[in-house]
Amino acid sequence: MIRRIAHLDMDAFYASVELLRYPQLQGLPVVIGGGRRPDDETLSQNFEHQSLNRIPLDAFPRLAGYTGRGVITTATYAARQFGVGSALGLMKAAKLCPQAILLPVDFAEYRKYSRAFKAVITDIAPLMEDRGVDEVYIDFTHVPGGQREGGRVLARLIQKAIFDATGLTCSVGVAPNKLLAKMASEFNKPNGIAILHESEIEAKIWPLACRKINGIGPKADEKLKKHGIETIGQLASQDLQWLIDHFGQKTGAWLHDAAHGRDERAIVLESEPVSVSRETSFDRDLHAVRDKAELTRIFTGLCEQVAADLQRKGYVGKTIGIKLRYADFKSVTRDQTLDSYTADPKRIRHTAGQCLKRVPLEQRLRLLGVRVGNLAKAGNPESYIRNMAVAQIERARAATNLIASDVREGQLF
DNA sequence: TCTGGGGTCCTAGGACCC
DNA sequence: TCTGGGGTCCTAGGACCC
Repeated sequence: MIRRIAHLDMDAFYASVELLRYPQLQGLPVVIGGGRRPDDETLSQNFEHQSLNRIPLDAFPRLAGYTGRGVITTATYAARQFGVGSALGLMKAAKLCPQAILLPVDFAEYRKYSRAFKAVITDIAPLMEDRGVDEVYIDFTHVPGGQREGGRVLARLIQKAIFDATGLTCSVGVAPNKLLAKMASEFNKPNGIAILHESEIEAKIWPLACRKINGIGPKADEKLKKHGIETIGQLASQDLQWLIDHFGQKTGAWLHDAAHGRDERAIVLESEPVSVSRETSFDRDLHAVRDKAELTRIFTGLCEQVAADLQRKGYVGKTIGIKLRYADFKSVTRDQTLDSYTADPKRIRHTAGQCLKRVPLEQRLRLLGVRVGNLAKAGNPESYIRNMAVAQIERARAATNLIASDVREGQLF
């Protein structure tokens, strides 16, 4: 049986969810904007006394005159015509397309739809890997219909089931592995299906830019270009040893495999979080001394949020860290590992405060973040016992080392 | 008028142990 | 006294992804 892995990607997910709520915005340039807006209230709260689809167009806020640090999270196709898209600063976008409607990000709503479409998928094909709010991998191999027409029959079924349940469309790529499935899902956007067979790698993958490989970002792409390598085909023609010499053992071997479409990674059904963090960019750059009161308030707030996140999710952590971004956009991190687990806001605040003392604070700051890593499940007796056992062994080892060193130095007796 | 927020993984050096 | 090598943990930074 041929391994068939699907990558499913919701089409313009946030924007599509907003258009379900506000169908009157269909076809108009709409930008969904990050972060803080002057009022910080959601439209739906502003207009909760009305039926949402009857809110008149001129009641929606426009991009024109926007001030603030937000960026575009996503934009409708009508807005993209004006050259505005993901990650563009909203003030720049306001110049390019002042008439665009600006909606605040509503993660709670997107998560609702995210859960809904994933539930539809697992009902049909239970082996699903969560890749964020709008993306999943699915193992089609042993699912009824998963082998028919190379997976197209099952892909079509899932698309239809998602649309019936949510009104949203998605694009699906089916291939022998995750790497190729991810690339294939881009071939027929939106609302498309692409089947990619191993025999088609040369014809369909090699002409693509290296950047299309999931894992090659701007830096690696730049470095490849410096060596005259622009396409995946050119990358595939490089000698393995040459790639290892220039990119290191691990990355070099990975680049070689990826270019040849090789990827053995399994579908990951469940995973434990590694860290929990909160960070915020300020409306204006703040100075550690002059704006101390405000910074302190924000800092404590972040610690409390992280603690609340941990407690809500049922985790405790051992490594507390901070992140600072200076006015010049350079960032630094500091962290400290405790000798026991915690989710206590006061303990997190205290430790994060210690970290803050180890960082230069002359320059103004634009961002502050707090992170807790080294997580373990809270209140899970098994992990509790394991943690206690580890602590006991550590104490015993410390005592033994002490004794050993005393013996070495002849101080024990 | 630059450049969000929440993550994961990798690397590399140093400490410390065996 | 000098030398070595593997393993693990901690810390800082950075690339990358959604």
